[in-house]
Amino acid sequence: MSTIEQVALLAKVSVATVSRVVNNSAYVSEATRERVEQAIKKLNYQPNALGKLLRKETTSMVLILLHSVDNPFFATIVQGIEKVAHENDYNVLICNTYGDTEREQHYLKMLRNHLVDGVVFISNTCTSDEINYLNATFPVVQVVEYLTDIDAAHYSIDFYQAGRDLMDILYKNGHRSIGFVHTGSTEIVSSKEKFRAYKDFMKERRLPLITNYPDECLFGYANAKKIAGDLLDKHPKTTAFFATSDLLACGIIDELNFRGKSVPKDAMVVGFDNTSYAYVGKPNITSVELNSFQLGAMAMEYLMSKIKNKPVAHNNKCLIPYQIIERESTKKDSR
Amino acid sequence: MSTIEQVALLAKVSVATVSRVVNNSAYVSEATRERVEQAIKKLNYQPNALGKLLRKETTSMVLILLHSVDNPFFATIVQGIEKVAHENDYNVLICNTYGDTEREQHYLKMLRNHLVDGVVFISNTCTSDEINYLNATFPVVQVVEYLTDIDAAHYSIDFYQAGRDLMDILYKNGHRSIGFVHTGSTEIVSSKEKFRAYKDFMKERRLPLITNYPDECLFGYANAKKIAGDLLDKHPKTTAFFATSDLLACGIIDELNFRGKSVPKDAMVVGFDNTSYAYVGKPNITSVELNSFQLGAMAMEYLMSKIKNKPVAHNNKCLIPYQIIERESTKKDSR
DNA sequence: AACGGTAATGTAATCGATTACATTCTAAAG
DNA sequence: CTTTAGAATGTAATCGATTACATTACCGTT
Repeated sequence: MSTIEQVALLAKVSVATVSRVVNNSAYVSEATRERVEQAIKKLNYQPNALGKLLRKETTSMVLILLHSVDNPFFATIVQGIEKVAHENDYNVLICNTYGDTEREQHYLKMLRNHLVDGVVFISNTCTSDEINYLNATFPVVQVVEYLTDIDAAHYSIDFYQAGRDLMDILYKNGHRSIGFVHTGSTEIVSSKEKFRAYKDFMKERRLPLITNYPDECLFGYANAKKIAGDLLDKHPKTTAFFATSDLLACGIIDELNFRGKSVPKDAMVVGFDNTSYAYVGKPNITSVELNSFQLGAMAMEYLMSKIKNKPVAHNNKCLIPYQIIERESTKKDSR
Repeated sequence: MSTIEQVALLAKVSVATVSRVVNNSAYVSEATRERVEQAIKKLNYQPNALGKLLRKETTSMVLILLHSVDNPFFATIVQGIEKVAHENDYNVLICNTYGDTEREQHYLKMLRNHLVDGVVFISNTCTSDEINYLNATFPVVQVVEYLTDIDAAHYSIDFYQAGRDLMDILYKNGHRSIGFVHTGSTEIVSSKEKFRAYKDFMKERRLPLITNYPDECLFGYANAKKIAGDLLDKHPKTTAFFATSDLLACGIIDELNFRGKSVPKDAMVVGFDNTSYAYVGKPNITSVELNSFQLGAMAMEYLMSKIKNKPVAHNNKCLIPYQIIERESTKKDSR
């Protein structure tokens, strides 16, 4: 790899002139420019970003921290973030933390080290204090998942109300034995709020809770089936399920089918996030559309304002409207 | 943000000593160490990685370039890559290129600029010459998708043979009117090889080709249904479909159901990649398991060897075994 | 010829670390 | 009381860029 010095040497000019040619930043005579460009081509010179970044104080890159990209729901948020980033000539780096604090800290070091200009948390394992500290020093924003009791901005939806809306659908369809099924972390705001919605709804109607939450929250599709099976063993008369994701809903339907029950005739199921699983699953699954592209875009807009020290356009603790998408899994007359 | 100089000043030592404390790299007396650590704590000092990286020539980070994380199939490859990376104290940055050359070039600049130590291509838009050049200068590896006529290493499977195996299943089940459905890029080796397998298989048996490939390769689920619909309009007697992905297979099954045909009774369908769609879809879909976790791990092992200048353990143009997973969508006696 | 203005280029400080080399200090050995 | 090894610390060069400031070259005015 050649350096600016080698180029300067070959072109018989100073490094300053080479820099001027590369960055088009000041007067350079046509003849010199030509000579420098020749030298650059000959040496196949690529400016080393480290030198540049060390001098400048900006990188035109932001980090996206999330649990893992294997959830297709996250992909849409990322796309929203990327759209706004690209409009601002920024690029994004996506990092899987797998909910591992140590790994998250490693990536956050990139922020503290000025290797990136800001961070979007789609999920995090930080303490409130830590995010508060980061937020005081660096551009930081949370999207979809967020910590409530902190200064950092967030863009999300009202998971509690969305949860109640789903419960309403099941209830209005006559269901009284409604189960709540969740896998994965119980520490995230979405799962807490969904459960609070379920719990409140059932308690207000003096109905018994039927759930694995939060005692046994394994991960993945196979475990979803197992949990649904366990609940059905304990509460065989359960006729409706609130699953906290579409994939879980698919697992529950599978288990119901396995036990000879058909959806929505014998039991109804709702999911969450309106991912492709919601319409790939048979029957299609009633779900909640979060407008995650828009959420990602709004969060990134906020972050860009912070980075560029401009006033922030919208409220920085923002819950935007969601849509309930009713599908076959809660339609009485279907099939 | 405080610098090493401020710490040195506060602790009344030289920057060299601070650096020694931080990196534990040479003799430092207990008393001094204490004093420096106090100063670090008081100033909340975080070493600026740029300074360090500029001096050192390694970053302990690699880039993963792929089309977009919205394909859950990629997530497993990434996990394999990450496993080996973490074992070597490396971290990975995932970058969506959306098949956009310009964006890809931007990220590759990070490689040329020494912001990362190497690159894993899961898909690329580079020319052969470009990859050859990169490969000559930097640690580079391709996984799953690859360019054939170049020096760079790749880890993948024999898509051609896998395609023929799938065709065999459909053929042995008595199907003669077999359609081939693809959406997305036609420029990638997997789609080329799958199609070649289909074409050869059909031609050897003097059967007519029924396909949209490569004339009209739109993206996504909705388009899959449309394409399947078009093929069925033109060739109503088509009784089997080779879909190049599981999600496509789901779309085709949907369209078949819409037209009153049931799978596998009236028509059979096979997918590819053995993603969660393959078992979420109803009926479950026969697919090809690529062992993508292992592929990712092997590719990253190769990359680590290159980065550390160690001899490479396995052949660097490697096609590993795959598995055909037969499910309901090709089972004659099912339902 | 002297002057001034501007275009063109160069010099050297700077960013924040690491580290080769130099220097000082300490304590044990002779 | 030297001598000396090696522990402890400091000085300054270095990585590869950018850029403030200095300098030179050139040209047109008066």
